[in-house]
Amino acid sequence: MTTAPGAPRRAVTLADVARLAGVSVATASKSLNGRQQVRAETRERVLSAAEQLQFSPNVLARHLLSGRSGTIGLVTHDLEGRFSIPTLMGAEDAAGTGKTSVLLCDARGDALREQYHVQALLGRRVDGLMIVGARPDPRPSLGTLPVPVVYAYAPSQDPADMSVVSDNVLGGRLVAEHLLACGRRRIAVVTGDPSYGAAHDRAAGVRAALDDAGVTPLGEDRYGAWTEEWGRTAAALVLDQHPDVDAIACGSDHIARGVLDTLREAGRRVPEDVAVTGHDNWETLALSARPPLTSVDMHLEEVGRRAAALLFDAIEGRGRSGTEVVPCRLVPRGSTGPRAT
Amino acid sequence: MTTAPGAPRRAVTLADVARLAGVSVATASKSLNGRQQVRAETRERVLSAAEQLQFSPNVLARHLLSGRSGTIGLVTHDLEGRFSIPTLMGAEDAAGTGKTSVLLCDARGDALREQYHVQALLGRRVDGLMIVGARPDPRPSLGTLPVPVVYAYAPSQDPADMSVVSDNVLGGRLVAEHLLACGRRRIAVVTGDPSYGAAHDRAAGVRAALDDAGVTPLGEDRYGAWTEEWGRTAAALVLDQHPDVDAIACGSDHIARGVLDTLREAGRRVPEDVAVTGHDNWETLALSARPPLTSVDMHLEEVGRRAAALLFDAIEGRGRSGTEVVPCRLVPRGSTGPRAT
DNA sequence: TTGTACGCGTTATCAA
DNA sequence: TTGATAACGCGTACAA
Repeated sequence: MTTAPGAPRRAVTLADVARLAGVSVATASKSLNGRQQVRAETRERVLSAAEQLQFSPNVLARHLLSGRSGTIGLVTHDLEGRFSIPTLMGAEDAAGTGKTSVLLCDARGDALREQYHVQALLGRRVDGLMIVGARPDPRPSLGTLPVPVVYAYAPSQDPADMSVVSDNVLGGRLVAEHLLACGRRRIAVVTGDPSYGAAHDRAAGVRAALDDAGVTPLGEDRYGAWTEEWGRTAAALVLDQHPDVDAIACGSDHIARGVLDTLREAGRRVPEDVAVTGHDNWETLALSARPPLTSVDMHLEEVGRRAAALLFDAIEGRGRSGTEVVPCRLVPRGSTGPRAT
Repeated sequence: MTTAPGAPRRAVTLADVARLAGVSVATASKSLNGRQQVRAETRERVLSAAEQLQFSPNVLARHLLSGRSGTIGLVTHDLEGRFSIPTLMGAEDAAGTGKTSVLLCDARGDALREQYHVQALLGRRVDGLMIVGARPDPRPSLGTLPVPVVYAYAPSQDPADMSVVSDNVLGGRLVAEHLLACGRRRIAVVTGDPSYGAAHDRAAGVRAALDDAGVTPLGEDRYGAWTEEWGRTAAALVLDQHPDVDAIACGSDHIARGVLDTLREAGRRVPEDVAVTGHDNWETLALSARPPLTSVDMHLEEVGRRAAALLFDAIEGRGRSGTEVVPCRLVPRGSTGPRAT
């Protein structure tokens, strides 16, 4: 049964409880809220009445007084996507532990739809807004709004806004340092769609760390797409131009999967001959790879949690500005390790 | 800037608008709501005052009157997962087009957390609840609640509840009929984790359709896990026991990816020698496969949309009972096609 | 055509 | 210790 058989059309109110307990609404309210100005026996009566009626206080009415709704609005642009979801999880996590609830809207990359949802959320008197992008590149600011706004995953172009992002350059550095530690020196870089800042950042991180170690990567960074197909193609190119390659740093797990396939079919052993790394730590791809893929975990849940924490701070009046960068970490698996000659 | 520089602590109210326009709140209300009992010139003044103050009506206060909150609660058990997300999208889609908003909670498969969230949502006076499961098997009912409840993806065990699920048996049938139409007769079934009803349903659908055509599948249904690893193992078994196999129907795209890898490495051509099908139509896996994978699309967005539609109906008083089954469809790609001898 | 007054469910203040 | 009353922001009968 989804609804009570003789369910009253109206929900149980504090007045109902008070009536049953034979007290005023004021006394009932105090009893339920643990105020000290009420006799123990009276409180008992009220509590049991509330229990009996399955009373649950109307949070909306309560917030009408306080001026705060206890909700935040979460506008995502990529409900289907792999990256906004963990961010959303982290935010829901941070909110769910407290008394705030999350109103979810999907804007699907459409600025108009976003604007519509923001207005609707403001009408619901959300205490703050969190905007989760579909891709990590900076996006236009929403401008001035009556409540605090935090941008997660995709930062705002306006440095006066609050943003939380993952550290793509660090991811590249971690990969390069790990490969160097594995004794690799002939390292090729295959990254993704050049229209993504993340593709450049990750490649730049690799280069920077190699540079620090005095190692020159094999050829230019190879830009393409975030696909297995591109990984297969790029790996064939690398093998052709640099047959003595001993490591390929990939800009995503998808790409790395394609690279692994081409290497295997070319008879190269991984990791004995060539080490391979991915980025994203998308377990569904990384764990099923042969061998399991060493990858960079962006800590997207943490991005969401931090964004929510910043938002709550701002709601409390302790707002900040600027972009906060969440560090990532390397997850070593079977696709990297010492060389074997 | 995330907040207006001199932003008032309090949001703009109808009283503010009325004051600026030099009318009463009642007149302001009527003007803004398009009531006819107001002079055109007065309405103009009110509208421009509202515009000037960027007034946005407090929906919570409005709903305090009407008794409905204009929100539904969405409790998901698998925010990370692949299957609940499209369902959630469909629900958000159906709600977003109207005036209802979605309060999202993640219960992570924990019944206690679910109970907690349900209570919190009831306190927010949601007009209805939607429960999205993590796996398609029937789950315990929440029992009697003061608002309608719809279970999506994972149905309720109580037939008196409203549930919406995908048709796994049909998926199996579609696969078998397609393989038969491609001229395949020596068909093996590899499905997933036997603790999932879906694993049995999909296999049963294949068997039923083959049976209708008088074709006997190769050996028993092979249960294992929803992984590429199992797909690779199972394919090796099939090749060993039935070297003349000409089609393998897989219970998921993950499994099919593993099957494809083993076939390729065994020198079997797909689809010329062996046709392969998946289930889920997870594009990130299906499109990158070599060749691209024929798969069953469960229409999960439609599951979510239907669930939301049923919920809205129930909120309007037109509630139903029972489980609604959303049909799936086959998406033919390169991994199936006519045989070549 | 406009304004006054009440109610929605709750909390807080103040008087009893 | 308890209760009456005034908010909160809005819509709507009803009175002016």
